[in-house]
Amino acid sequence: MEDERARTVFVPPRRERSVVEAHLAEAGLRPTSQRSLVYEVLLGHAKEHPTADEIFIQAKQEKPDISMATVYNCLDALVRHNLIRQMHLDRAATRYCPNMHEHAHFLCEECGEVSDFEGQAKPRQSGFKVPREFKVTQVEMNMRGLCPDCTEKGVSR
Amino acid sequence: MEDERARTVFVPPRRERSVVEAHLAEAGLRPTSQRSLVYEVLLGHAKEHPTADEIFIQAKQEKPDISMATVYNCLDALVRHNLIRQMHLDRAATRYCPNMHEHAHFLCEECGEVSDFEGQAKPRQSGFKVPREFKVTQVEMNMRGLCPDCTEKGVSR
DNA sequence: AATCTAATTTAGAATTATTCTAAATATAAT
DNA sequence: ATTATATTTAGAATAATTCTAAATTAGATT
Repeated sequence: MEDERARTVFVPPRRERSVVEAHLAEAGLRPTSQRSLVYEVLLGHAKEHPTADEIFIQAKQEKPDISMATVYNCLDALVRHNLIRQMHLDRAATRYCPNMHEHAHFLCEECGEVSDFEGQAKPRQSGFKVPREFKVTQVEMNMRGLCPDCTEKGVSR
Repeated sequence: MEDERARTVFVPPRRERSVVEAHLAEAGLRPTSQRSLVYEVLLGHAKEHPTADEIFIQAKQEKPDISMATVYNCLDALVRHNLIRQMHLDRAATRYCPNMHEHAHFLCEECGEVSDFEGQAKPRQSGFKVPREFKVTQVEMNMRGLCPDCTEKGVSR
């Protein structure tokens, strides 16, 4: 493969690794076509916080042979390498989120939409008594209520 | 049944409704034997934050005929009436928690134990930017890290 | 370029969690 | 006692996730 670059004539310039693939490699993951695709799909649907199944359906359009098991494998790898996060609301399927800026989630109980609130968790100022002896390394915060749109529409709840 | 009280001799005093049943009734739920049992089991295992399945197994010891569907029905009713809460960590089964004092959860990544941290959520001081237009009615906070025991045992992570 | 090793993907089965269904039963009100 | 409604039930159905063992691929090494 190195050799390709050594050829002297008419070698089409090596396509640069896509940004996505670079991300994967940086994170220490082999940028296989499936992984790249899964990650790409998720990046393209950040707002929707899609489920594994939804990602699978999307990915299948590009790559009809991809299997559900692979989607789960890829998602798990991405989670382990901190490229994406899992979200668990209710008893429904796990949702995924490629936004790795620290943020909290807000679920509108009226329309079901999930919004991201950026910021940096301050667990010890959140109102809960976190004993000094506990070492907090990760904070997940999910809020519920009414989004601006639904509030406006006069839903009171 | 009322009549029992009217009898004149050797009537064992009607057992007063248990505290559990009173709770259910207060919350506007018919205190059926199954519901009372499910709630009781959960109250007796608050620390463990058991799954529906674990509750089912426990309940079955008392009442071998209870069915899984009933356990789910009961849990859902209890949740809807604010007697218990659901917890979602990871992709595993939903866990239940009868502690209704406002609190956050802490999962020790070493030993897997879940601890409750009491307090009152202050979503707008938690570090996340919660736009004024969002009406927050419920906050769920899950932290991860090392519990005191595991920290002591020298696990570094 | 061929070879090797370990990681990854795959289909499909298996498992687990949850919901649904329609009939039977229990509750509370009348 | 009667009635209307809520609840429970077994079991089937569905949905979410994991497992398995074989095939493929990536990247490193010759």
